[in-house]
Amino acid sequence: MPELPEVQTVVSTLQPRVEGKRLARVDLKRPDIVRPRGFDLERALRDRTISVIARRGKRILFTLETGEQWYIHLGMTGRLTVESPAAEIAKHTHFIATLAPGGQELRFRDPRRFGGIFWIGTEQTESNLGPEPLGLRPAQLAKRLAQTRRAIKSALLDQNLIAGLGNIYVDESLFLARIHPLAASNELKTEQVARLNRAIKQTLRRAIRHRGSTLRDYVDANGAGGGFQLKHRVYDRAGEPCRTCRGPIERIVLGGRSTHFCPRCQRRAKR
DNA sequence: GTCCATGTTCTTTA
DNA sequence: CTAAAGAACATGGA
Repeated sequence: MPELPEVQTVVSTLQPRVEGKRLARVDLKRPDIVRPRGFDLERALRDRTISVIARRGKRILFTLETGEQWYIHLGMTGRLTVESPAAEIAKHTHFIATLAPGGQELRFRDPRRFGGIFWIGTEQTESNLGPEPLGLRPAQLAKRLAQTRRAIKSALLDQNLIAGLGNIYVDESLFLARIHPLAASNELKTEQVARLNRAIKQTLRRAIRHRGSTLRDYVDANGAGGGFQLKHRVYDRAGEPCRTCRGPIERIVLGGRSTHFCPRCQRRAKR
């Protein structure tokens, strides 16, 4: 569910309700979602105050008043919401923190458990996470894409190459840039990379404006779904007419992921 | 029962 | 050796 626009929306809706609040009670129902394994998260968070919530790639990064940091990754089905303590506790809720003042609860739910809670602490450990796509310059993107011969689709899914894109927004960005998903990353022309860089930013900005895409699980911190799924040009539209040329959208499997594109609008470079 | 799913990481293959 | 492809993880919905 969560790519950059969804994670950004969660962060934006979380900020006014959680920043400055103290974690008065912390109830970790599934210790195995915490990394490193065996880390005593309840003890580390109890009575701490959250000063800042931010997004880095698909991570929701929390900074405590102590300067210590930790983050939540939503995986595929994760939800991070602020709810009334009276609200029913949904199945697969793994973490509940009571916020003070106010008594509202910060809850993390993740049926598939591909997500998790990651303690960083205060160490300045190097992260391999790639640069943020918004604010990325074309020359920087070109340099990174030149380092691999993989299909551009696979390259853009690599969080170490560029952080925050997932299956939906890679397909949408490639369509907007009119680049075939199987095109070799290192063979893209300068002009194509420039177009791709613009397409990624435009796609992400539009998606954020529409509060993300809700296909199944995704909701923001207030429990509200997004609306960008209605604007998808190719994702999950196999067989439907291209919004540009009316030809049918094609679906292929690439790197184990379903990939959607318009074979007419996204021609492969002749070689 | 089958297939598929917004993600990441470990293993296998080339 | 490295890069890339494939499998695995866990649950639920169509």
